[in-house]
Amino acid sequence: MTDAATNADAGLRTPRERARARTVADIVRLGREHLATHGAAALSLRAVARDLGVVSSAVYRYVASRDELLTLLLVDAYNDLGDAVDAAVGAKSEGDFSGRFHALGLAVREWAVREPARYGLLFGSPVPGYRAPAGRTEAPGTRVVYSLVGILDDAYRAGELAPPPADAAVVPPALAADLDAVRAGLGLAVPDSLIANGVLVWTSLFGAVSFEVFGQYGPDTFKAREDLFEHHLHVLAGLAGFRRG
Amino acid sequence: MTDAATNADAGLRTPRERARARTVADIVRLGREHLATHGAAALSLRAVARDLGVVSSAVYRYVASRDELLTLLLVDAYNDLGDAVDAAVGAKSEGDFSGRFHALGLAVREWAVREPARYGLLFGSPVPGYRAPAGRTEAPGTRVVYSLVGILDDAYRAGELAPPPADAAVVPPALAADLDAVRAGLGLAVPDSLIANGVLVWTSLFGAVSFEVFGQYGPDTFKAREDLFEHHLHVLAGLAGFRRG
DNA sequence: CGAACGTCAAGAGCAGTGCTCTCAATTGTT
DNA sequence: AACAATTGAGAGCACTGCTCTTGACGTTCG
Repeated sequence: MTDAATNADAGLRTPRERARARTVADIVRLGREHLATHGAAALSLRAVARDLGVVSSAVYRYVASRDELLTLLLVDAYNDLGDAVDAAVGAKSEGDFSGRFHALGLAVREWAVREPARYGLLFGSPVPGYRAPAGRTEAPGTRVVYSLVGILDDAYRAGELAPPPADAAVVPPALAADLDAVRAGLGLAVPDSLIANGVLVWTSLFGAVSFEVFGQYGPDTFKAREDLFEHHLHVLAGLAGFRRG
Repeated sequence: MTDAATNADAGLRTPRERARARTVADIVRLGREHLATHGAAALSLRAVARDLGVVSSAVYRYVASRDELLTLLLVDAYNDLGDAVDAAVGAKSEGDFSGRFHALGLAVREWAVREPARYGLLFGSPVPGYRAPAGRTEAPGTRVVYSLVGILDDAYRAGELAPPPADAAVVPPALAADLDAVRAGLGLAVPDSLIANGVLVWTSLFGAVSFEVFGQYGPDTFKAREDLFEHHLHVLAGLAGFRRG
């Protein structure tokens, strides 16, 4: 068979190819369940094989290795998160930049709380010995941050982001070069200091979510975690440049 | 844990007890090295036993289980980070609250960059199947945040924190109750909105560090990572209430 | 001084893991 | 129906955490 035919299952004509695709999908589904219940590092191909009702070696017909399955689950999770964020952002009207920003933040937190193990796979400590293949994970892995950047840039172009405060922290030259590269690469209009603040907003958003999901707050402190997160979101919105309102 | 082992060593009379304490310390040291090179989830008691020049079952004379060793390493890492932070903060004069805040942040980042695996153990995705015994990890695990809270509270009492802006985000009642409990529990003077902002500063600090250590920035974006982090620290200082300058 | 005791390392063994290999059976295609 | 591609089963290797038994050692006490 030609290599071209093996690509993104655009064909799927023969029953064999369809059965194969379904088996791979089953493996990913079972892997996702194991991931949710036992965590990434405890993901076991043998356990997946047992649940599939098949001997362990048979799984290797469909998935090259444990790392390969991890990559599939990584892409699967990134896309699931990206879909959730896109749906939440898309539910707000196009001009409601602040609403879109808040929707994005809340969607990330909700997905993370609902899927702690998968969130941990994406944003927790890297799995030892596993190196994600950039070519397959980069696109799905950047969906959320690109969405965030898009919202902020659109808001800036619409004049809804306050200009950077005059007493803002100075941006050193090396950092300015990095920020220029980002702006050029993404075709942004926002100035340096707002890009820098945007990066902080980005990392802070996931920092707040990670603390909650990874249990860094004690078990007792902060019962009103959603309120706390929404308060953080409001402050971060101000940091991103949104005017209070 | 090194200090504790040394202290225990000094307190123990019989040669047997001292040899035992030294062996436990050796196991922790080897475990720390394995942690640094292979990651937490790949920590193997058998590998530690090999490096110790001993058969695998022998280490169970000194460490009850893999989880027990994990706990020892957790406490060891928490204290190492706490020591680094205390040293950096203590190097600034007592009245230099802003300097102490920046020193804390830089110390956390430096330790994390130097010890990525141990940082991942403390602040990354939880090790599956392992539950840290709160009684043994709570005290060392709260050293950094208590140091941070102390700095901010001292600065507020000295009148060096700007009063919360009038247009700050509203604090809902349930969250206010949580914040009141925190203030009462720690004997703080700072008002609600500054505590809330302090929590955000806390999570954002570790969010920024985690993104860098866990490789969430791409391999190419941001070459001037120290500049980026210092910029973030400046912005976070403003968020905490420090006046610019 | 010798015996009892506490401690220790070693080894075998159980159940689990990732992964490779061979072999037979099934299946789709020709 | 015949052929070839594909698949599942099973054995096997090296590894893991952990338990149990055995034999050896050193200390301590009668």
